[in-house]
Amino acid sequence: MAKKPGSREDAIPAIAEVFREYGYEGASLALIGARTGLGKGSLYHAFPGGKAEMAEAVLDAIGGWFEARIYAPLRDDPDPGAAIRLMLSETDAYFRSGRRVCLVGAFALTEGRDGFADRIGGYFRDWREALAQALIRAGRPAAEAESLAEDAVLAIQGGLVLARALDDPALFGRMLARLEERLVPV
Amino acid sequence: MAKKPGSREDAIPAIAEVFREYGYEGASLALIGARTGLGKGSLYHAFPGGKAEMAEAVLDAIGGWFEARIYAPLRDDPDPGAAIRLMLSETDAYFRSGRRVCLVGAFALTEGRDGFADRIGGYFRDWREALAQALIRAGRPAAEAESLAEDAVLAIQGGLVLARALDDPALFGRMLARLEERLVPV
DNA sequence: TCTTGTTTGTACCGATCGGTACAGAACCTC
DNA sequence: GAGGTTCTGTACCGATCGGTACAAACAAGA
Repeated sequence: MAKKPGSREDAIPAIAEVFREYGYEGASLALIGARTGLGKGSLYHAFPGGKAEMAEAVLDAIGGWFEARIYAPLRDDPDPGAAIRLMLSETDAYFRSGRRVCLVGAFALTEGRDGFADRIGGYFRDWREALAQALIRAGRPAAEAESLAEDAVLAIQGGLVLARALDDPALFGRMLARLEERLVPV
Repeated sequence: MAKKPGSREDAIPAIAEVFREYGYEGASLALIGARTGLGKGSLYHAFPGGKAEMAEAVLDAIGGWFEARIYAPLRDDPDPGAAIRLMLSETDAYFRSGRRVCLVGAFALTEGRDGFADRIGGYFRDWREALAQALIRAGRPAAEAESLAEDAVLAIQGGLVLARALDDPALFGRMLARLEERLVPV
């Protein structure tokens, strides 16, 4: 029989970081190999589809993380206000207070309509819809909730762009604070 | 003496479009040559610094366009409300109602701290400051104007990310409409 | 027309790209 | 141990990368 060391699962976060820093094109197999400590043999054994499969695995892992930690509470938490505040703090933590870039957003901007489009679209669609649902449960009219949810998701992405462009991570925290005022007014 | 055909200036918009579509890494000289109709000889004659100089020229051209069409009116127009509305309509036109991506934002996300960082930072800094100034001239308290300006610039970037990710250009128009309500309330 | 400088296409460079082939190491089950 | 499977390091592949060299084509002034 076989041995199943988690080499694939272990490698994914490291690969994600390489994609985050260099983009899809810029992330060479040499770089990925160095960062994961895996040779080409191992890499292609774990990801037979090569670089594209690595990117898919990374996107899936990110989607899973957000689903479990952010979207599910937004949909299910009996206290929608608490779920929204949790979203804001988890978002702050995930993006290292603006010091980390959103790989999904970066892929959205630079990658052509490869096989990634559905995963990229799903990530943002799920986020927007889960947040809108929480806002509705918090008593907002549906139309307002949907606008607000769209504004929030978009602001987070824009905040990451600006924080990086201006080399000013604190900008991200300022943006989250203003977002909290709009989403869960006291 | 020499002949000075505008081959450099003529090429810049085409090069910009290639960078926009493929990113810096993805934009190969072969692609740029095909799109501009220029051979390597002409390309390297016009841009002795190669790809990096092309990117700098493109960023400078974009910066110049925004300065002339958007930032200057925000600073100088005697009617700040009109300047802000002009900013929104020019922005909508420039980004083709969400169908075009912001090259500066894309570079900010993917490019390491190359020689582009100052141009990228300057683009967003100038925008934020010019808009804040217009808001102050429109009667807003300074602190509120600065927050609002930051939110606006960031929302535009986020709107472009989301419009592209969801393949929904109309999202960009919705975002601009909401932005107008916040920036120039009736 | 001759001269002088600029603008181009083409061929070429070494490096690196993503990906494949494959033999041997490591491992698990009898 | 033996046998079978999974891993992994290394060598290699053709293609393409950004960039250079250079000579023919061109334009402009004399």
